[in-house]
Amino acid sequence: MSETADGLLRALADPLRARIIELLAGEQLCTCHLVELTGARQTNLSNHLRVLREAGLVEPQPAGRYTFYRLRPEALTSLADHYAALADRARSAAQLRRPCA
Amino acid sequence: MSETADGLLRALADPLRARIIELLAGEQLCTCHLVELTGARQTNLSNHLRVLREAGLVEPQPAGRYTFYRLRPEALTSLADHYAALADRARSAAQLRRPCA
DNA sequence: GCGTTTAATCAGGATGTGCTGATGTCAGAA
DNA sequence: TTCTGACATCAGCACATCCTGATTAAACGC
Repeated sequence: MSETADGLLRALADPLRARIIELLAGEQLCTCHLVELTGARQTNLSNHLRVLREAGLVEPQPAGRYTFYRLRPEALTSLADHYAALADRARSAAQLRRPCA
Repeated sequence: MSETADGLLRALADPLRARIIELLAGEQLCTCHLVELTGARQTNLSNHLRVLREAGLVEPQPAGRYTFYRLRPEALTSLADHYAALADRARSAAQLRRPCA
């Protein structure tokens, strides 16, 4: 798998981070919004946002003393494309079976 | 996120399991093939295959004393669809920003 | 200036996950 | 039946990940 897709997967494979992504898919939100929407502590959220940031899934948008986060749809699209292509490949090769020695 | 997509993600978010999925996208393979293709121990592979099985990503196909595994493309497709839809939603709502109190 | 608020970073403890060797089970060959 | 090979399961250890409280930095209002 492409190492970028691997990073995206790791970042998304956490319940709280997945929830953050879903929330950000509807609108841009600042950390204080996410605190009240998820019920998680500010420190915890900040850690998860860093993971999402480093994976390229979200982008911070500083606004005064607030920091809004926006979702990067390209990241999700590349992930979707990758697995759609893999599924196609699997469908073509469904019957193939390597013989056992 | 749908809890099924969450399970798929967790299962895929491991380097060795991702590699197994890629290999199985090309052809059906038995455990002994996967052992030599990945270099992992049989015990280790069996554990990972169980995770993939429980997530609905692969399906065992017993053949005598061998066990072939086949990839279930529907699982990958549902994942791809989920994130493609989320990306679309994010693109539509890209400008929205919830005001801070 | 000073105090408050937002949010990032750090160090710790708890929990989860992956890898291992040993063991159990089942199918086929001798 | 007995033996061998393929595969699953189990218990233990090592490591990674998540959550937390405390601290720090920066932006705003007074």
